[in-house]
Parts: sequence; C-alpha cells; structure tokens
Amino acid sequence: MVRGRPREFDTQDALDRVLTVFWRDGFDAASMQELAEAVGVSKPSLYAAYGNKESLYLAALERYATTHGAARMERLHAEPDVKRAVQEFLTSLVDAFTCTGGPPGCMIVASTSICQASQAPAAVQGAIRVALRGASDAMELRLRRAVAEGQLPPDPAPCALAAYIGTVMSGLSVQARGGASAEVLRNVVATAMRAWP
Amino acid sequence: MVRGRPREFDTQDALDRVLTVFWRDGFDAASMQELAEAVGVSKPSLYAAYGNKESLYLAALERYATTHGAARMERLHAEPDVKRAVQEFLTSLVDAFTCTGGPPGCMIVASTSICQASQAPAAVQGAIRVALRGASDAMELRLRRAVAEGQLPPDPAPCALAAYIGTVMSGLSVQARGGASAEVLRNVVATAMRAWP
DNA sequence: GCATATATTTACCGATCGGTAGGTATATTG
DNA sequence: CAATATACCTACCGATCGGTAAATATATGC
Repeated sequence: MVRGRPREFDTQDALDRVLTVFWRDGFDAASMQELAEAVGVSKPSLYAAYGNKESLYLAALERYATTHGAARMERLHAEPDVKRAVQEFLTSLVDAFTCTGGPPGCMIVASTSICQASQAPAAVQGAIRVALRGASDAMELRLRRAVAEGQLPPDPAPCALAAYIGTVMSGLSVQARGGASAEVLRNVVATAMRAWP
Repeated sequence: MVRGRPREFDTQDALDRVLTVFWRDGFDAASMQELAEAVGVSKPSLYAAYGNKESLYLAALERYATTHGAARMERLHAEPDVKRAVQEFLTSLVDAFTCTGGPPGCMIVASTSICQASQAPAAVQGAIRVALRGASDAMELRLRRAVAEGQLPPDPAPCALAAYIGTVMSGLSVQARGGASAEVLRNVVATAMRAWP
C-alpha cells in the first residue's frame, strides 16, 4: 500500500467534471477556480493532482476522446454497411451535440475555432489540431476499407469524401452550439447524405 | 464645424484593425490593451471613441458583416441561376476563409463556438447568434425565390436545404481554422454540392 | 485673447488570473 | 509510540484584466 494521506476524490470522476467545464468554456475562459469548484476541491488540490492548467486540459481532452468518442468510432468500424455506418455515426453525433446532459456541440470543434491563435499553450493547440484531424482520418480509413470491399466507388476519393464528412461534423457542432434543435440537425444529416456517391 | 480637438485616427479604419483582432482571438481573449496597440492609440482613446469593450465588439461585428459579407450576399441574390449562385457563394467563402490577408475562418462562426456560455455579455452573445442565423435566413430566402421561379423542387424544403448549407458554411470555417487548405475545401464544396436536389 | 469643448495620454483602481508557499490533517512503516 | 509521506486548505504572489480620474493638448466660437 502507498504511504501518506489518501486522495479524497476520484481522479477520473474529477476529470469528467473538469472536462465539462472546458467543453463549455474552452481553455482560456475556464478558470482554475471554476474548475476546482466543479470538482468540489480546492485549487491547490487540482495542481497537486494534475500539474498545471495545460496538463489538466490535455488530460481532460484525452478523457473526452475516450468517453465520448471511442464507442462511436468502434461502432463506425463495426457496422458492415458503410453508408449505414456513416449515417448512424452522424445521427449519433447529432444526439450527442444536442444532449442536455452536457454542453452543446463538440469540445474539439469548439476549441478549434478559438484556441488556434490565442493564449493557449502550443501543446494545447497542437492536441486540439490532432484531435480534429483524428476524426477525419478515422473516417477516411473506414471509407478506404469500403472501397476495398467494393461498397464504394473510388471516385470521389475517400480522402475528399472524408474531408466533406469532417466538415459536416464540424458544422453540426457549430449549429448545435448556436442553438439548433436535434430535429433540424437530423434533417441536415439527411440532406448531407444525399451527397453520398 | 464641431468644436474641440479633432480625433487623430479614422474610426472606420480603426474598426477594421479592431475587427481583425476580435476575429482572430474572440471577445474574451482579445484584450483592450492589444486592441489599442492594433489601432495605434492608447487604451482610453478607444474607450472615448466606442464606450466599452462590449460596444466596441458590437461595432466591429457590424463592420465585419458589411465589409466582409454584404457584397457576397448581394452576389448570391444577383446571380439568376440558383445552383450556380450557391456554388459561387460557397467557393468565395473558401477563398475568404483561407485568405492570408486575415485570420482563417469566419469571425461569426468562430465566436459562436466559444462565446455562448462564457463571460461574454449577453448582448454580444445575442448579436453573434443573430449574425449566425442571418446567413442561413438569407440563404433560405434565396432558395424560396428559386422554388417560386421553378428552378428548385419544393422538396427538400428551402428551410432544410438552407440549414444544410449553413452547416457546410460553419464546417468550412472550422476546417479553415484548423489549417485546411483552400484546395481541400474547394473539394469539400464540390462534394457538398452533390447533395443538390 | 479667452472660454469652451473634445481628444489624448500617464498613471492608477479593484478584481481576477495562473500558480505557490506553508501549515495542518491523515494515512502507512517501524 | 514516533517517523515519514502524501493530501488538504488558507492565504498569498506578481501579472493582467476592464475601466477610469485627472492633467494636458488642440480645435472652434466669441
């Protein structure tokens, strides 16, 4: 057993609460004071557990990817029919972006819009860029597989189609952030799928 | 003639410089100090000319709409062929979002992602929402006209199609913000237009 | 010239920011 | 029972935030 006084909060549960604040307010606007209150501990406890604001954000971003994105990505690869897979993927995004259980939209997309040229540390900006690219890259991989399986024509190129889907994903987040309803966004997804080759 | 010492800077030209900083950094992250330096005057001069940060932002946002959006909107209504009008509209957006003369992406879209639940004053958040809706509304108007002219089928509804195009516009801004090239985004527009009825 | 009105700047205000020092509480090890 | 190691919180640090008071500079009206 480890010596010393045991921590009085669960670091993963705390990350979930931190994540929600960063998701809503972004890196700059979320203050360490606010984050500490969201977790229910004092400010120095956060520093002791995670280092500084930068590493806390990086940990929260990673947790966001695993708890809010991983299952959806797995489902994208598990569904054998590629068109159905993408359709279900986008629809589940709409549900997530308009879910009242958390802030509207996507944490990564929201951060992309504002953190690229602000006071955010370079590591934070880089991680956000990587995360944004990650979704498109995974989508491109899925489309490439579909082409290899003969489910999709090679033209338009999987790369271009993935960029289009990534753009729609980003747009859905912005619209949700702006107050668009799930019903409206489901119609957007239906229209977007009309571009399917 | 008006009495008193004349202002030593042009308020419209100053707004252009202020606008660029807000465009890049957003309402919160742009400090009055930074804005004053961008204009080339001292901080109290900005306050004297525009009131406070909130009204300065609102003035900058309005100027952004007129100097960066109005001409494009007029062109959208002037082009008689609706599909070509929309295509040219989106393509010109790509050029604007990736133009090296200013920050990448759209000021309104970038602000939407982060200012909705932050410390930004309610008036600022409201103005951003209105501006974001404005683009979709103008697009819907254009599509309704096309339906009336027989250029477009009534299904999908102009409302839904406009929401889709607005989503693509938002997505283009996010992707540009994330570093996507004009070439990639032009391909995205081409793919997006495949959904045209 | 002199009063009036407006613009400009330096220097400052209280509040809040990210981050930390230092004392105290609580666990294991011996 | 120490002794040690870790977590906790109060109080504070310098820097920066939005915003302003007060003095000075420059124009017009008489």
